[in-house]
Amino acid sequence: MTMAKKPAKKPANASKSAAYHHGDLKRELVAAGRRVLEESGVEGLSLRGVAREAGVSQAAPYHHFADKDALLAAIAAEGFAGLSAEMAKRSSGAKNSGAHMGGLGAGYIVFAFENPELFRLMHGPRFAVAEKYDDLLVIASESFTMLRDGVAACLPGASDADIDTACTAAWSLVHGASMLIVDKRIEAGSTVEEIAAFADTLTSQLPVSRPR
Amino acid sequence: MTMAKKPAKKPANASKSAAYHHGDLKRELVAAGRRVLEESGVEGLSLRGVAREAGVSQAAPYHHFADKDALLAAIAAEGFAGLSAEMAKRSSGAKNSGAHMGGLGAGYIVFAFENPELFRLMHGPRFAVAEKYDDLLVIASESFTMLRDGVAACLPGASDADIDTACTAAWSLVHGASMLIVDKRIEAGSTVEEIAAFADTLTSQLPVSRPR
DNA sequence: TGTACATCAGTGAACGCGCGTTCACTGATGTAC
DNA sequence: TGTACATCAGTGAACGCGCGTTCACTGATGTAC
Repeated sequence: MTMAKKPAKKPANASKSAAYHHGDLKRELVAAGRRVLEESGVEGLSLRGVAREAGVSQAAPYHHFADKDALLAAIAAEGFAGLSAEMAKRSSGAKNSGAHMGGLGAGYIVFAFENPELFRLMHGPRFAVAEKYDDLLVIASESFTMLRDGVAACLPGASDADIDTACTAAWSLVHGASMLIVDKRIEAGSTVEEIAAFADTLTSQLPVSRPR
Repeated sequence: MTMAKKPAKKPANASKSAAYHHGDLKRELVAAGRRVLEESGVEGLSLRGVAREAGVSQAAPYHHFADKDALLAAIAAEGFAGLSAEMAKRSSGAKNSGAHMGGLGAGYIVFAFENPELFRLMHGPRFAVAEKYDDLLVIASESFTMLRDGVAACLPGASDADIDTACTAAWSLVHGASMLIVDKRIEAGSTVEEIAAFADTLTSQLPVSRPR
């Protein structure tokens, strides 16, 4: 009967070396932080609240994060990774197609729809001048790179300036729609499928995706 | 020598009946709030800080605003009015022209560029479900109406659905560019003129403004 | 014009609160011999 | 295999802080007679 209480010396779920003392608290804090974030927004997120959500003392997070901002940066980083993943998942093979571009845009918008407060955190003022978190900038630029590659493939032979313009327009369109959905200024649907369909008709308005 | 200290019974600047006891504190609190906002962001804005900035005691604002949110709503309302004004200023006569649409978009983006934290407040989570501040929603919809009218004028004979699509696309494009500029994710220029020129090339990517 | 009174925009002190962060500690784990 | 020790992820109490808001008050203004 003591079996359940006695921790195994090498617990089965210790897939990463980070599994330590009381389990993988660092990862759990990020997960708890995301939960609190979506529940209460950035303004309602406190380090103490996250610790509470994770079931540890308020001082425990300081063994894994230098301060509150470091936790938020880790949450944002996970967000950017998720954004890139969603975009990759929804964009199909051939890069020089409107469908590919549409998939990237749909991934972007769907991610925002499903993680509104996280999306807001990622683009909030906190990391705008993120010298301290330059690894965050690196991972954040990943989704932009995917977009730029897609645009470039759709405009063979175009000048860099033209690609820049088209890319900025595509990004702005998709980012703006995401923001307006997150802010509940437009009603684009209530399910992921509806949002994805909305994204498709939206991106088809762009010059890049017209030769579909 | 006492002249300067003795307030006139009907002070010359009492253009509004709101000019009262110690002057027009309500208006001054909104102005001070905007200053603090642009200086410190929404997260750094406290009611006490605004009172300090306005040079009054911390309790004074409660004679003019029910609570902190009411002050923020008043600031946001002034923001939406300013946004509409900037859009109106930059859009020229004939509504069914690409130039008109371009002017509206440029006004939108320039306003965001010049009032980044105010723009963020206006579109933040605080008033997303603004039942309490429905007059705020009314004034906020003004700029959207201008946009929709412009789009409709550019697409004579189009169905409501087509107008909706074009309108959402235009709004998303312009809003996204504004947000990316505010968040320093794109560098569109350092002066108002540069920003306006950027906005023009951006909006020219849209179907609505192609028959320029 | 002068006096009495109601109104109301200010003041300063105080309330309770949750926060970020630090501290000395405890107790489990990993390692050297 | 057993013991001694270093490491380090946890704990709970405490710090100082600024905040939103309330309260009893003060003093200037406007109004009735």
